[in-house]
Amino acid sequence: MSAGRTARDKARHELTQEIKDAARRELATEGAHQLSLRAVARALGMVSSALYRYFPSRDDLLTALIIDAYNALGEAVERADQGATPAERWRNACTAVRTWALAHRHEYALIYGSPVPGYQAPQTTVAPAVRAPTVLLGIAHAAGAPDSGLPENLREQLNGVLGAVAVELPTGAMARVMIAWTQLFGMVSFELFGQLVGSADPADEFFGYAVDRMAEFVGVA
Amino acid sequence: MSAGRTARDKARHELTQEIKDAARRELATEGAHQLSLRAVARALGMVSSALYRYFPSRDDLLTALIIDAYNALGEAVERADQGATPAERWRNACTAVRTWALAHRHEYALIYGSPVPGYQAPQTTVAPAVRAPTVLLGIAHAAGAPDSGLPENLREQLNGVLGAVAVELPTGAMARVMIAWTQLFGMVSFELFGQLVGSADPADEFFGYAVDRMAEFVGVA
DNA sequence: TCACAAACGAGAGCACTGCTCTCGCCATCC
DNA sequence: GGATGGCGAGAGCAGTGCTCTCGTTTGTGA
Repeated sequence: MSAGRTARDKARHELTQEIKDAARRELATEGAHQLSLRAVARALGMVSSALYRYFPSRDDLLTALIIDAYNALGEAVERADQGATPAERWRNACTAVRTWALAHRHEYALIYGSPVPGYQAPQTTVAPAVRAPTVLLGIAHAAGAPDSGLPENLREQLNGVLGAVAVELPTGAMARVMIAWTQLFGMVSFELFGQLVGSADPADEFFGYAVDRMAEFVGVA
Repeated sequence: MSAGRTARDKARHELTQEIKDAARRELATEGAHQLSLRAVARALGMVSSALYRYFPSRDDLLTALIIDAYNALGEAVERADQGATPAERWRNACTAVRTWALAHRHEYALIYGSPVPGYQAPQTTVAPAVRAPTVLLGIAHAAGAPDSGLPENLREQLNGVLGAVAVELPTGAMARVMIAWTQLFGMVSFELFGQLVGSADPADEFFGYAVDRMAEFVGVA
């Protein structure tokens, strides 16, 4: 985390960033699964083996990109969380998810698409991953989203989660936010991955409609 | 489509199936993106170049697997569409999606995960792809799911789709089924792709709860 | 019946991949 | 002012998708 003081540390840190940037650029044109270490190295005018001084494997580079992507999305949603009413905030936050996803489709696919096989997301990814949905939980809390009936097992299970993210919210409301979050994710993924082609594509109208319905469903309206 | 009459045609057809089966087996252990033509060939005791007599490229083999997967899922859902009440049918159909996905996670990832880069789903995939959601539309129709307010643009857009799938359903009900469908897909994907780890995982309880809520939302309850 | 054409499997080969290892070079720290 | 360790370059390994060529097998039309 520390910037490092010696010239070597500084250079190392900068080059690490440059590698990630180049990889992101590569990602944008090629897609996740053909992200080639050698191509990234080539773009930077270095030889592929040199990259291994910075990332021990391709998967580690991917992990770094995944964390950055989670944070970028989380930050975008947090920044968009504004508005006079909870309903407005909800709509803005949800729209931010879609906007970011459309602008960074390959990075979105990286984090929310099929996981790279054999690749196990390390624990370091979960904190960044949770930023975006946490915003929705916060809005629901601000709106005073009500509790609702829940099977006892589910209530206990979700209570544990609520404690972990430190949001005070009726468990029933949280369950509904999770439903809304999965809906949002499913809808954006469908749009991005072309499952909507031939039905609700372009999806602007459908997206707005769905977001408002889910706001009602959660009790943010 | 025809079985073919000559011995050669028959052999070709059988070998095509064997290749797909071997590929599916490979898929189950390795995942989509490292499905290796050479490994498939090796498993069949043939040489990689011989495979190109049956599938012009790796992507074409993938396309064949995708179509099969869509059909398998669609068939599973159609078969599960039973029950005394629409609510029961809804729950059974949705559960079938999850069950199939859990039992064939790599095939599920193939069709609903991030698309293989550079790969454009040919038009041949859309008919099989539409089987599963069509079941839900049918249940909503049988339940007499009501219409609801819809922005005019969205109504027009969805009317076109309704005509294409030949289901008589109020447009507003269809919009809600689409929301439910994206929710279902998002939830299953989250579970499969490990996004639920640490929250609602295992997801059985949450799944059942969500399915029932969406049934209410659509008006199948 | 028999020749011709099409389909077939094997093999070599091309350009590419992730990754490892070894080599000199040079900044850093004792 | 050395020893140490980080660094980039390069060669090399095993694997990939895909192409081309070659001899063989199979089906068909004359």
